[in-house]
Amino acid sequence: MVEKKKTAEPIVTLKSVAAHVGLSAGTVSAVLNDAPSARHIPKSTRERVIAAARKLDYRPNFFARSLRKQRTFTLGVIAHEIGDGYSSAVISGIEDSASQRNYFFVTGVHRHDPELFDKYARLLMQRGAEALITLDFNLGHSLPVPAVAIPGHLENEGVTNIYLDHNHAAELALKHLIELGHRRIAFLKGNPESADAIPRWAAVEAAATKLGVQLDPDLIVQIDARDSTPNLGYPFGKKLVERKKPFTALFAYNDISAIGAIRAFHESGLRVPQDVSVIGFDDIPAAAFNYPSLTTIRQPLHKMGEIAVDLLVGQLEHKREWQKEISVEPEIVVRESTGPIAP
Amino acid sequence: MVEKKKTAEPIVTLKSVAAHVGLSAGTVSAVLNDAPSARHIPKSTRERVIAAARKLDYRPNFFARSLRKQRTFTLGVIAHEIGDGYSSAVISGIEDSASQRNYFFVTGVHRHDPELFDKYARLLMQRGAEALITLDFNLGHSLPVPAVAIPGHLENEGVTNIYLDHNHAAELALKHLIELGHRRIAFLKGNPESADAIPRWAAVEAAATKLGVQLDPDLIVQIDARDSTPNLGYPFGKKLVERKKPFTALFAYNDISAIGAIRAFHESGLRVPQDVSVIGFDDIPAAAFNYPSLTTIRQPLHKMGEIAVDLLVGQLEHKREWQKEISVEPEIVVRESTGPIAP
DNA sequence: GTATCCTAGTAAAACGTTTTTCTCCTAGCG
DNA sequence: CGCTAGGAGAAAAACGTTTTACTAGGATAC
Repeated sequence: MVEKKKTAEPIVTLKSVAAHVGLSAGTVSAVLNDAPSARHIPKSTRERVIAAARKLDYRPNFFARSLRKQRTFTLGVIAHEIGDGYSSAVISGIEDSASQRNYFFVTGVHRHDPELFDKYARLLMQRGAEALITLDFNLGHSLPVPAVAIPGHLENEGVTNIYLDHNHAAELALKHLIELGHRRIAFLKGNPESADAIPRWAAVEAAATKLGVQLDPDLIVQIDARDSTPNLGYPFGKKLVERKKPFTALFAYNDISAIGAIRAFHESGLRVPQDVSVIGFDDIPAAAFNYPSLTTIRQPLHKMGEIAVDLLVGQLEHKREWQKEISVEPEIVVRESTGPIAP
Repeated sequence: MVEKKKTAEPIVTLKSVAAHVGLSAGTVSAVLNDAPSARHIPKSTRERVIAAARKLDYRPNFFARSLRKQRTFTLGVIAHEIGDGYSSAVISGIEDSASQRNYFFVTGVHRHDPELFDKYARLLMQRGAEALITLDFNLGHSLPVPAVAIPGHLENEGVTNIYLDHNHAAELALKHLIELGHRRIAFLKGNPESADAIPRWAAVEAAATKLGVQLDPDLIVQIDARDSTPNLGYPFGKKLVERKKPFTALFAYNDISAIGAIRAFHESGLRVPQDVSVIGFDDIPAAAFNYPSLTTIRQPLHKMGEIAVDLLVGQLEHKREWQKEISVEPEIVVRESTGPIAP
């Protein structure tokens, strides 16, 4: 149990445990870290030191140590907004991997504003971030520390792009819709501020060509909101309906916009999936519990967070070199929101 | 823009800017912090120093500063899980207030496991957390640093409990249901691991008595899952249906369990709100976009996060004293998931 | 018998700040 | 003129570590 609040807890320092065992601070430090210089220290002494440290509940001052070693074991994470489905999933992966390796992370938000991003990048680095992970940001330049962009598509020396194989993803989605008989397919095109928007759309176009699907400009709606709630999709779903051009399926930009669009459809009397099939993207936790539950293209978000940490820690500890990119594979998850075209 | 990666950036320290202006490090430090000891430093010199600092883009080493001042400006946040709706909302409030005051926070997760909690409490404090915020944890003891528990109901010296006025909340909800004609009301009772579970249930009982509502044990289901997805409610909604005891409304433990229960109802052919009205609790972002959108009791989660930071920073800077508790007021948000009893 | 090597440590420097104490100099006062 | 007060800044200590350089004594080698 964490120690209860005492009247005044004397801080136990290296010096105090050294005094306690009658040795010098340097020696104690060497033993505790079992440094190479502790080679010649006999076992009996070591045990004495370790016992004392435990007994006094010695905990090294992290700041002193960082200052001396010029290492902080801290990563910085800059997300669009802390707590949306996408970043939560990635961050939970980051947390898992980081805590395992005894790294920490501090967070900032960019809200797709480059100035805010830069502000936080500076701030986090000043706070000791030795590496940065950016979430859903179009990073236009290199950074002074090793970095990973999730997802990243622009080439910047020193930043590793982790991204989904979008061609594969788009094909999975379109094939699924085609197999269900859909031909008049509408699309919600992501806000270009969102890092995946442009490559994802390019992949959709490529897949459409390959699979012989006609893209109808009237059925393509550009999202220009920045919400990280279903409001990202709701007004654009409405817009689509108002165009009065018939369609039987919607390929949304992501799950969150799909959920918003479905609400818009419901309000217009369109049933999902009976009248319109909807497919999302990401497989955020809410996707499974939406009504109807979402068919979606799953990105391994948790894993992408873990990979990012592994990559960066590897570089910081000189066990890895920088690499330009890593792509991960999507998976289609078929649930209730898609169904065969009405006869 | 954040500086591009150079071949080898020389770290600019206090000493280097001192050298640049031909002064001593101490003087530069005094000017930059405009410390009382800089009283006698003429304006011309100050400006020279400040200009140089700006020109060299001097950024003080945070760790050295912390070490010397024995202050870290860091808060620790321990949540059940990073990224569920509840903690996301609170954390976003924490982030807002903390970044405004130039404080940072580091996070840990407790998953309702006291050992994990203690582990992270230690870890965060070792990493310099000067105060702690616990999210949804039944804290059974004091902590060595000032702390806030959200929500908190147990008395611990030095930890401030922030909680919702549950009596008010329960009355709002029950009154709403009664006005719609509901009498046979089912309840999802929270897992006692969840910090609000017991006081919330007590408030429900009190409100029921006050408003003359009969509580039927057959219509009360105890949640014993720990999920932070709608799986928190789904199996218990199922269970309720299987009891085959008629009811016309459900008062869920929270929104996330309400969403799960609604799914269970749908699967059993019960329509919401036509057959069963459902009221949630919290008003997490997903509540508005669920189908049907949730009627719920809103907690000002964002604000609670802000209050926590204000309280702690106030204490750290000796502008405030510890206080035992702060209660905040709920608000009912009526949406689609509740309606009048079928005629 | 002495040069060398190992053992078991100690002492001190260094990390980059902040803060307290100290010094030197000039101006003003009586 | 002698003295004090304040101005302008330097010097040094301190924060708690890690790490490098050093030392004193005993064992080993030749």
